[in-house]
Amino acid sequence: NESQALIGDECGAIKSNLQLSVHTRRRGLDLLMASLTVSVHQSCSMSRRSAFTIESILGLDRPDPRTVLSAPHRPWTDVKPAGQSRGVVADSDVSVDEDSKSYSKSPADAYRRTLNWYIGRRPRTAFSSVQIKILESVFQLNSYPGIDIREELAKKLHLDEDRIQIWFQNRRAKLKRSHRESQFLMEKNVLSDLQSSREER
Amino acid sequence: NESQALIGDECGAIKSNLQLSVHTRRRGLDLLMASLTVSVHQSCSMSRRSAFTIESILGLDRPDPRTVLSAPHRPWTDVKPAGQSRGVVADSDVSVDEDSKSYSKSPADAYRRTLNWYIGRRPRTAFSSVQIKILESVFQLNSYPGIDIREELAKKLHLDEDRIQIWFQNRRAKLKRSHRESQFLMEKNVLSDLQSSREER
DNA sequence: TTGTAATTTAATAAC
DNA sequence: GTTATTAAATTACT
Repeated sequence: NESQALIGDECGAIKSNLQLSVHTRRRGLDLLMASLTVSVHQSCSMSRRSAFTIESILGLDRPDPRTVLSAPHRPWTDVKPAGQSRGVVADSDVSVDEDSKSYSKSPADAYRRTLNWYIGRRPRTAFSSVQIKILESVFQLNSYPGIDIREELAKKLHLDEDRIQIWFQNRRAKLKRSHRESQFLMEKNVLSDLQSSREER
Repeated sequence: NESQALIGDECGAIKSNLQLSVHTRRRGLDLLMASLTVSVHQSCSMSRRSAFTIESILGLDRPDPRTVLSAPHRPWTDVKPAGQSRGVVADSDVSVDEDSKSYSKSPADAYRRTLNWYIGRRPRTAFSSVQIKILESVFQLNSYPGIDIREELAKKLHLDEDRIQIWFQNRRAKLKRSHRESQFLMEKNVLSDLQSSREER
């Protein structure tokens, strides 16, 4: 039941992400993203005294590649014991705006989807090697098994027919993906071949 | 229109599955499916020397649940240096002990690159502190950035959009992990409190 | 050694 | 049905 599900482990994680209203979250994000570009006209000579203040982030326009790319992040080498990255709230500056209408997608959808990702999700099924082996064998012969075959497999493998169907869907997607990948590599090879043959001239 | 659709990217992938005629496919499938049941009368004492041979599949009658359900599938745990996962060739043993230890700088890189290519794993991306800082800021506002925001971030931070997405996935996993941990600690405290209060009586 | 980037895949939602 | 994306589990690198 529903209240049961809300008690779950991940409830806190959800709430911490949903404390701001969708409006506010989207608005704040817009502001942040915008701040990464709008300040092109600002002077770049502002003193950069304290790294990693809010200002240093929000004041950042198209970041200097040398700044962005340098100094790999090594948090565990820091002397700092203070782990501030924990159950973060970010509750401040909710007063940015009340009813901004500039967000593109439907925020309610995003909200509901976020919630649904956590609650009422089927636990991940772990297929055994034998099950996989048989499923793969069947897949090689027929990647679109009908309901009868799926039911048969389900009975044989002690799985729900639903799991079988999902497995075949994901398997087809995987095959398609790999095909796309190899085609991409082939095209890349063709390009490099073209280039090398041109260099030979 | 229809012929248009057939020209698409995935055409090859589909065709590779349709190389057998429908008759043949259905026939082979029938044989396979039947093989999962008909051999009830066969002796079960046949030597099961090599797991996952064709025989071990086809010889499987109503599979022993303990066999079918055990041993979760972990393909990448296998002998592994054989990088069969990617589109890579895995041409031969790289002979790890060739110059195994004490490669300090540039040979190490070459070796690692070879190995990476060989295993088919993307070289680990090292984010800069500034990149991390910005990613964290965005994460606090929205831990599920859509494609538009990811692309925007990618452009700003000079990263691939893919890296951004992976970063957010791992970041969410981290948050969840930390929540689980703290909840575990809380429960432990409750238990010890219970115990101490009982001892007081 | 730890933290985390990368990978794989079952589950889900949108279309 | 496909597609994109997620969580989960795990590997491997720094």
